[in-house]
Amino acid sequence: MLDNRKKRILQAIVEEYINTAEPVSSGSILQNYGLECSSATIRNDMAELEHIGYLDKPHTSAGRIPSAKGYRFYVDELLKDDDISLEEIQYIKSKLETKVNEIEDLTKIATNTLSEITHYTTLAVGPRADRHNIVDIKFVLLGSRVLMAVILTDAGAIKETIIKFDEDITQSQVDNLSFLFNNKLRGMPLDKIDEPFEQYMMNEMKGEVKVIKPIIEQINRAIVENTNLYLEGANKVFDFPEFKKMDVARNFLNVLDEKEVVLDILNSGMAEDINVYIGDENEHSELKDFSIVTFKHTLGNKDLGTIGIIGPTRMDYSKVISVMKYISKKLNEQLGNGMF
Amino acid sequence: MLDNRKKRILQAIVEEYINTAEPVSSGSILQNYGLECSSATIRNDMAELEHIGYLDKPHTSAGRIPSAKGYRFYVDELLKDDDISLEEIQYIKSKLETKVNEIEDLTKIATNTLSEITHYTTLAVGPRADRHNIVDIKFVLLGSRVLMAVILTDAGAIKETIIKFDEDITQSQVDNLSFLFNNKLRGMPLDKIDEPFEQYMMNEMKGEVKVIKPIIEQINRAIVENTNLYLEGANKVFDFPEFKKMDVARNFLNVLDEKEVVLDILNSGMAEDINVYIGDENEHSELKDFSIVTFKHTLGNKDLGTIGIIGPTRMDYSKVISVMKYISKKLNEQLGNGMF
DNA sequence: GTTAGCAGTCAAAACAATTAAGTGCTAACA
DNA sequence: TGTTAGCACTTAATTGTTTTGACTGCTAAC
Repeated sequence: MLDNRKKRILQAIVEEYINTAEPVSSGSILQNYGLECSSATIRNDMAELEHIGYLDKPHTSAGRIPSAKGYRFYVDELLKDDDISLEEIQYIKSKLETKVNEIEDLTKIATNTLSEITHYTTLAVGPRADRHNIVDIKFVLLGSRVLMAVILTDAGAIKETIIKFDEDITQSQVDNLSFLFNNKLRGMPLDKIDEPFEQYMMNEMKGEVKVIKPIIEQINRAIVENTNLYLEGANKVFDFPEFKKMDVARNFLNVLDEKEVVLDILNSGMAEDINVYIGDENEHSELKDFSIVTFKHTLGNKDLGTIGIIGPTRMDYSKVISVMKYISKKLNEQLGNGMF
Repeated sequence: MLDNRKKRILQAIVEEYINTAEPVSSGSILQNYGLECSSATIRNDMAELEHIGYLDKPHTSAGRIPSAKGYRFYVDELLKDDDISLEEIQYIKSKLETKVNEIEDLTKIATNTLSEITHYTTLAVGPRADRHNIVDIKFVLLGSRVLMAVILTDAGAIKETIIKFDEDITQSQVDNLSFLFNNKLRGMPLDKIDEPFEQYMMNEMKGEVKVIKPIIEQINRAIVENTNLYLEGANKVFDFPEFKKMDVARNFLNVLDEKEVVLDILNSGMAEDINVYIGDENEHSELKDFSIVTFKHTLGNKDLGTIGIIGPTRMDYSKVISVMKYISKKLNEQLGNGMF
């Protein structure tokens, strides 16, 4: 394992590099971090740290920069995890204590606040809703050929969708729909609105087979819809020197545009935890220059989705993680207070 | 006015510059556009065209590039306006003839298609809905403290919103709400859901004053909401050489982020027309490097919003305008066919 | 194990020279 | 009067060269 001095040197390099975005030299560490040894000693240790993979060197006559492995060690072992000011706490509180009607709105507020405070791009994705349980399904006739379906789930989400038909439908058909849907599905997870259920409905409503298919299709579309990625502050990254190079900037925007990759990361995190994905630790090579930090939020034991931050690997992990922890705590508090 | 040769030279410069993004020289015009004169003559004309403001010169020993005024002349007088292929027409048709449930969805499809074909960033904004007339308002009780309001308008739009209360509400209250709202507002424009109406409701429902305010607030919020900007292909612009410079790219993304400026432009266009805003013709200095082309679409005489394209001033106006014209026509056809 | 000190390395900056592209102007021409 | 050939002039871009400055790595002494 690393001796104490090496740890301090690694920490110094990570923090200095996070601040300056410039390779860190033995001399500057001596100056700014008051080690009790000479620069030559630091150099020796740096060579060692590079050897075991914690540091990289852009070229022979430059200082060192942390590798992904170096950042990882920093995050796991060296982090100061209370890097958040009173003003920031105050600000987060004021934002999150707003009254909202839908959980999703609160998620958005949290996401925006996170971006405001950290100046990184933030992301949010709704839960994989399939497993949420249906509390109630309502059908409302909006016109002679227009029907609205509203589904309430035990995670407090409300999904509504509109279905149009080529021919008139009657209130008694709607009442029948309502009865059958609720009778069969209440208490079941959303993914029970499937093939077999469609068959069942076909049987039950023999005369009016044509209305079933579009309804079920449209409902499923609405359920899937909110696995959409919500993004905030996508062009804040242009403030960071690593994005001065067009191809990095572009690559970044492309990653955000692709979505699948980012969604995959967001969905893969552990609940009850801050998850950190650093650069090429990642399976997706598109992300090798970026780091992502995520957390899930919950209501009871229901997954409500994931909020994340994405930025250069040279990310201020200390600040990001501290702020995230606080927002996560506050958000879960807010969700748990019976509003939903 | 410009003589014929000058027009041809201007046209050549604009088209060549649109294709190559390089300043255009007298020699290259001679080569590629077969004028019946020498390069010296072209140079003389170019000097003249520069003098009256149609051309700019990056520096003494470079060719010319069009100024905003030059593009303007090109757009107004020299455009070939049928710059669209059969395949493109076919593709647009296939896209726009999809069956959708809400007008908004069709707008999105049109916006996406426009971006796909032109490779520029496209924008869409909903109508200023205030003047749309209310056809029906429904209230649905989703839970003992949760109410959903659904408003149908004569422009085919459906707005729904959820309102939560601190105390239980009853079905009879809801019925009463429903009756009063419809009785007073049916046939009226959306902006009649205002202060005086709130007063009126307060009077009518004396006992239950507390429910009125949140309902009206929430409905108004929902109405305003869809003046939101819809964006497609924001990072396609990185393909264009003018965006190789970080500050231009950044400026572009900032403009899209600010929204007010873009919304202002989108809303300011004439209906029944393709509107072209070129570079610094524009009042907003943030847009001096960009051009915007817009059109409104309608149902009957109802405004349904505006679709636009934004890109560098060196935009392929000919293609953009041709495609827009076709999409506009097709979209209005589709809207008018009684689906909504 | 630590350190002073110095040779060696390399990127970045500064400078200079060359090249290539294109104009503007003049003087001749139709 | 409009057009043209031709050449001097301008400028950005390219290429090559030198200098500088910031570090490291290593050696030898402590």
